[in-house]
Amino acid sequence: MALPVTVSAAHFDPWVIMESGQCFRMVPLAGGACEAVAFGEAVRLTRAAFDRLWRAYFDLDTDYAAMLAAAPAGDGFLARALTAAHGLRILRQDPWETLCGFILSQRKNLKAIRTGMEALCEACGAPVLGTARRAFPTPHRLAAMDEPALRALGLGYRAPYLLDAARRVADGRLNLDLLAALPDGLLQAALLTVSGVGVKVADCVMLFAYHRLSRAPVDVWIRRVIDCAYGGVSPYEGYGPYAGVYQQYQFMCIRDGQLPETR
DNA sequence: CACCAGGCAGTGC
DNA sequence: GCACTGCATGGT
Repeated sequence: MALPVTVSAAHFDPWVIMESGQCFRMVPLAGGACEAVAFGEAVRLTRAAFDRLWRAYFDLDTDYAAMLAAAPAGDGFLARALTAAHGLRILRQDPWETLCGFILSQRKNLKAIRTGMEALCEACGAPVLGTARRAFPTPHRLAAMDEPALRALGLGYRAPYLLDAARRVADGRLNLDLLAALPDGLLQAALLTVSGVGVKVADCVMLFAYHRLSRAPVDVWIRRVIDCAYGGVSPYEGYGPYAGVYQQYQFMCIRDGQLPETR
């Protein structure tokens, strides 16, 4: 299985496009920012923010075409999923926010998770300039909350789990930055020390924050994929170093109600 | 009104 | 080690 070639920086650089002469309402702003107006709407980026955050966040420097081309052959449902969810990328999210998000996610659907995360940010997150929204709370801010206050946000039995995570990170027992250097086994073990974090949540943090692309988190939807399309036998051990990427396409597919038909 | 959701910890065997 | 159970609450 070939490594995905890192194609010349992303095939996406707004500043190159801005100077390409093909459009005239994409303009440089003071401080090196870029603003594009089209179809009556505007997007704004600073060079620093794009290079420092968004390029990495959306994993723009990875060639997904090459990675998907390396997918195992002869897998009907996988082939269908890769087509159905075209354009999907695995984000490189902030480990702390990702950890909280997936602690919060257990036995909730996507909309309910969003509601819970938004409530957390409203309760103790800092304002984001230029928007009506708030950033995700820092570990210290979250650690300063008490359990009843968190339960009042509708978080239920996950409230003490979040508090345990916040306290561990805030007092240094769990250093999420240092974890990035650990091999998969040690990284997983460290995440599992947090109350409310089991194998599935740890896999999600490893995949969506630490970019460990071989991790394939099994939730109820993926359980359904395994049962319906693979006769109850998990195929993910045979999917190679990008199992988590391929599986994520399948997750989208099955959750959107597309029945698995291996063929 | 039911039933489900990107699970986990605790318990019993 | 594996099977079972209770857990809180919003979305559908």
